[in-house]
Amino acid sequence: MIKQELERVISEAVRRAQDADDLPAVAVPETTLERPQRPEHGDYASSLALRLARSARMSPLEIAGIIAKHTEVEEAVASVDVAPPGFVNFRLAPSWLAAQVDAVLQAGERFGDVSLGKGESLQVEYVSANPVGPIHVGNGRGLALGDTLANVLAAAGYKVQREYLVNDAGTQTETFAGTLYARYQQLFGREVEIPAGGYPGEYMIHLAERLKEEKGDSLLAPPGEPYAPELHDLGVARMMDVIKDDLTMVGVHYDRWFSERSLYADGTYEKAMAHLRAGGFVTEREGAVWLSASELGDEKDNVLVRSTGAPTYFASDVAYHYDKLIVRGFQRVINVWGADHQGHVPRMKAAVAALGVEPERLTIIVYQLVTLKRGTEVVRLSKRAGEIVTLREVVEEVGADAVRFFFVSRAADSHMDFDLELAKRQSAENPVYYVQYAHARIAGILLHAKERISSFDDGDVSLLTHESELALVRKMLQLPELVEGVALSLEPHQLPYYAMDLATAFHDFYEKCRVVSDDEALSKARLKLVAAAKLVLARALGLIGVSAPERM
RNA sequence: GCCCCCGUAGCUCAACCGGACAGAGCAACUGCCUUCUAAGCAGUAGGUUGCAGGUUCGAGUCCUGCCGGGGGCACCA
Repeated sequence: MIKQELERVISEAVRRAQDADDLPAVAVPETTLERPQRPEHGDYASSLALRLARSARMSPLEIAGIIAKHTEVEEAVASVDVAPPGFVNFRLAPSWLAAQVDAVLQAGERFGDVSLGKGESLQVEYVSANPVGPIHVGNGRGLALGDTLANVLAAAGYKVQREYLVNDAGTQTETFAGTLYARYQQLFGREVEIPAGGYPGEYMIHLAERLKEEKGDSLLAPPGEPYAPELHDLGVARMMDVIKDDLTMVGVHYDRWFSERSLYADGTYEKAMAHLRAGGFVTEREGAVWLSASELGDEKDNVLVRSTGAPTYFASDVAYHYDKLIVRGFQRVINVWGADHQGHVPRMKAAVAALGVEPERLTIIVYQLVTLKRGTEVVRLSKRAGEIVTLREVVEEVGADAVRFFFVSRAADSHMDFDLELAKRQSAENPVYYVQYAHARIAGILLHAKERISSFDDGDVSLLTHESELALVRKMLQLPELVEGVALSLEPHQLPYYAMDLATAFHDFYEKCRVVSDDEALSKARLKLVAAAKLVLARALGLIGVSAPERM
């Protein structure tokens, strides 16, 4: 990447300046380049001089001049300028930019990949909604963030595994099964109510009907007796079928569906507990087993095993992370959680420390909950109250692409509103179509060109000198930087903004430059340019999990 | 009461370790289709970045307090 090369160049310039005694030998902060907001400030800018001013006891502008003087420019750079209050601005050479079109075409669909991860194994776990109801709109955010993150990390050179934890062992699935059984019995004319705290949603009736179709009355226990384990398991399995369909609909595919129950079946849970005990972090009092957290950075102890002998959800999660980090040995694990689990974070961190795992290996991304609105009215999501707005119904209304683009466009920390009315009304105005349209337009051009020009492989990209052409190239070249940036910051919301910028650069070019014209040489060069732009657009969209249509 | 997150244009949101004149989309207004897709382009308007202090050469960004909103403080998950 040119950015990294320039960062190196500037570091060397500072070093040379210090060797030459032009600059005092003060500590130099790591040099990082910025992207100036204004084009007249060049392609990259360094504010290093501003940072050095204090310790060097010199004016920033003077330092900037010295850095610029000692900078050995390479061919890619057209100019190095000093600007007040003390920036050093780099401008890329038009000829070099034009030549990058061939480089992009050569990289093809892999353009944008970087080698940051060096093949390190990494796991991203996201959504993991309890199998007690369909995926709802709120889950859409976690899904978009997690899936995009996984895509980007893979592009950044990590060996990524996507995982969904199926909570098939908790009390919630028991309540779920209790509800399901009530609905099931109702289908056979028994007058039973769904249990208190159960799930009144209509989908439970459909699920019960499905069981009836599949199993007839064979799941019926004598009146008054509890449901058979088979009903619980079958119900959870069918619910997971629904969830998997929901996720498939928005293009999310997991490498593994991890059963919480398996932790108990295969002894992982016992091993994890033994591991904790060996570390001396477990105490027993009041008949319960606690993870003592005071020395691990958490505020208070947490119960692992209830006095009834039943493990808590926390114990499951400890065992789960023991499996991830120690048994399976992922070098890094990233969990994407909703803010309603935010209080669980310090506990989990403490547990990981108790397991003897370096804390940096676990990253928990907490995203703020989505406020659903219908116009100005706030819609409360509650599976218990029966009001759930499913992801499916929203996707059927506005489309998977718009949903994913929308959800991934917001920083995880920001609270966001999702207006169902607005989503429907504006689905045609969604920015995602703006980006897709650019891609489809290019496809149209390439189709048009096919009838006139047999091949543009021999196009000479040095003919690309128009400001709009170069602006488009500049934007394309940002993708690898962005992939690296997102892989480091774990903030995928940058991607949609980039995709829009790239589309803008293309649309601007399209207005100003005719691609297929009487000038065959220029036509071929521009065909190369748009073919490259198409690749980059498709890649950017692909990372977000959005389709890149050939026509619209 | 304590902890986490947020407050930026009419609406939804960006703003790269604190850096140059705070930017997009939508909505509004004015123009542009006999020419590769007008789901597009050009332009106009829109801001005391919740409030008050502080740190700094420089604050939307860091610190303190206050106001407002969301979430969390179980032997639930």
